Amino acid sequence: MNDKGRFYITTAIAYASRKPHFGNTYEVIMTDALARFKRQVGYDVFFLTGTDEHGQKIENYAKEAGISPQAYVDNVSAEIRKIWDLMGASYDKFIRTTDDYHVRSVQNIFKKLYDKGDIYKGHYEGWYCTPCESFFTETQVTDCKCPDCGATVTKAQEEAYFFKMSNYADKLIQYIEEHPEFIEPESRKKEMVNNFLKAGLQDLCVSRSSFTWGVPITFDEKHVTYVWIDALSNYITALGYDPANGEQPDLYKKFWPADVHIIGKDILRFHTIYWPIILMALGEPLPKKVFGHPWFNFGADKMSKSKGNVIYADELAEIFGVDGVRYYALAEMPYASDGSITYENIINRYNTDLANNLGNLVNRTIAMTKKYFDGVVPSPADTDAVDAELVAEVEKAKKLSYELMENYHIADALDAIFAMLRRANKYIDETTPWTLAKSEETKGRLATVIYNLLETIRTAAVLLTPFVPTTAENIFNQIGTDKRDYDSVETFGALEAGKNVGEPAVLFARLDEEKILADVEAKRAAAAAAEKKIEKPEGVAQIGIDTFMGVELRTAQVVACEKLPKAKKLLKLRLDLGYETRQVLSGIAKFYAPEELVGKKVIVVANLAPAKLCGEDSFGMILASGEEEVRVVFLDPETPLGERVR
RNA sequence: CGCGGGGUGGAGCAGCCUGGUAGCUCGUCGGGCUCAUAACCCGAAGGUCGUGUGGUUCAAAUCCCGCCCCCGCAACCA
Repeated sequence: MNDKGRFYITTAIAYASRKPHFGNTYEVIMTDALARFKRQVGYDVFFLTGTDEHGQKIENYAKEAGISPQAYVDNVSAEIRKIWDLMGASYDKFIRTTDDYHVRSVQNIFKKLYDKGDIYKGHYEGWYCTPCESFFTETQVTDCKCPDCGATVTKAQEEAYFFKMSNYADKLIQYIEEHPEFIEPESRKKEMVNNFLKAGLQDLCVSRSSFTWGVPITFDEKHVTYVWIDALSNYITALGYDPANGEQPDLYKKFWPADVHIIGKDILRFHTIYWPIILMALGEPLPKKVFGHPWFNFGADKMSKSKGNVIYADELAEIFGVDGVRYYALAEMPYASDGSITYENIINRYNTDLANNLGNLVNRTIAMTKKYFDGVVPSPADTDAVDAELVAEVEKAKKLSYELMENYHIADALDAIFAMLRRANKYIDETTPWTLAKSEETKGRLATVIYNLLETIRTAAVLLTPFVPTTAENIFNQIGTDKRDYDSVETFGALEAGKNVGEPAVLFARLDEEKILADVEAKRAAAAAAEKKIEKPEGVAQIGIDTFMGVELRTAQVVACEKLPKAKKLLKLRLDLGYETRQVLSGIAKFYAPEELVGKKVIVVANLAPAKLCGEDSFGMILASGEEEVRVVFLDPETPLGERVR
């Protein structure tokens, strides 16, 4: 295959806090399919993946587990890598952000940006949780509660380093406008430009002193690098980049800039804004493309542990096999909108596409070769008009799948290949080989038909190699051919006649839908029951009565209530405290209709500092419990108003 | 009026840019075939293409306008 040049492709590095669910694994499967495709058609590919191993959360999990953070991430990273390997990810390098060369380089990058004046020292303000010794952002904090331990958080400041994003905003906007292919899909690009770039960039906090599990800043030891400079830099440190190098290594010179970063849509902002700006500041070229893939939902719901609907790739692989899972993920995920997983759907696709269309076609073709030609690939002889139709379909599949893969339309590329397989099944019906086999006169015709079928299947196996490599290999073995590379399908007819085919074996056994659904349901119920158990809270510090009495809780009655039109989650409540009425906003619009709250008596935190939410003032907070299902604490209707709650 | 995407037979999608027979996969019903994994092939039913019976046009799913609904991003759960 002619050399098409180099191609550098990456996944986002997976956060090594917990076992990754299927959504994370999808990204690796998708990237792997692209990497394999590019290699197959003649690119010199470098495929990078790995794990992101620093941060508060991991430090906490390690503490809970009673082991060092390093030991903790060693375990999780290994587990992640095991799943990637299981799924057949053909990465060229697996980077860990705890790797020494990465740590060193990140330190030097930080220093360089500081020396240049792009990073400055300032103050970080946020919500501080004393037991966790950590800061949280506005969005993480609910009802002044720490998202990790549930303790009350307070506003606090700490010294921190900031990256001056605004220095580069104009340059970045210009770059994005001049490179329309930089952010894909298109709709994502508009989100980024309109929501962030045009609105003006906030300086990014790039250090923390509230935890220690991170890359230490060399010139200020109280601080560690906060996630983005650490994590994003992996794309260049993996190639050996280090600002301290006199000259960057060959690997870096060869592969940077990346051709594409494949990432989840949730971190698009960091890859299309912060990462390019970091690179600009370093004076390095920007990646050519950032592709934000959509997410898989389970049915209509987001995957979440509390719903007991988290799906893991290795569990799916037990039922459907690795290639079954790969095929499903690649075929089912739409280009831009979120995909949806249901077991019914997986089973259905598995049976119709893999077992019936592909598997059965291979099986019947090999069986006929055995039966009619003693297992020897026949030389084509007598032709007919239908042959040309089949060959045309094969040519179309080759061309289409190639173009679609070049444009990252993976599901459509697979569909083009399967259209060819459907045509081949039809070809069998049109030519009726079993009839041709009955007479010596039609033996020549039969030879052509069988040859064409074998060659079509071989082509399919070549084209399917990036998607389902093991299955492709299986098919090659059954045909008994070693013509397996992309060049060999250049023209129809490269399959050598006279060779023996292998034994026909079922590629994908049909699955019993009812049985599998029942098994899965039982498993899911058990898992959900286990998750329901309320864990005993750990590590919550005791407080004195004085601290508690510092919170002024009062009884109050809702006298009016309406939805805040600008906000999705907020209700605007008018509360009567007996001695005064006041306005309070509460994020419970999803759980209560405004009219059902009017007249109800509630507890209000009366001395909470006022805040502005969506442009409306809120003076206090009403008490409620629950995370995903929020329930307001209602009082006995007889309770007098304005009483202190103790 | 924050920004963007979308509403097409039971399900999931294509078609829309570059107006002119509404297509694909699954499902349903009927038929055919027997090489094969109850598979494969053929046919049928089923859509006024969200809505205004809006505008442009000889002609609109396709272009323009209003409205309704859904989704993503942002904002946001005091």
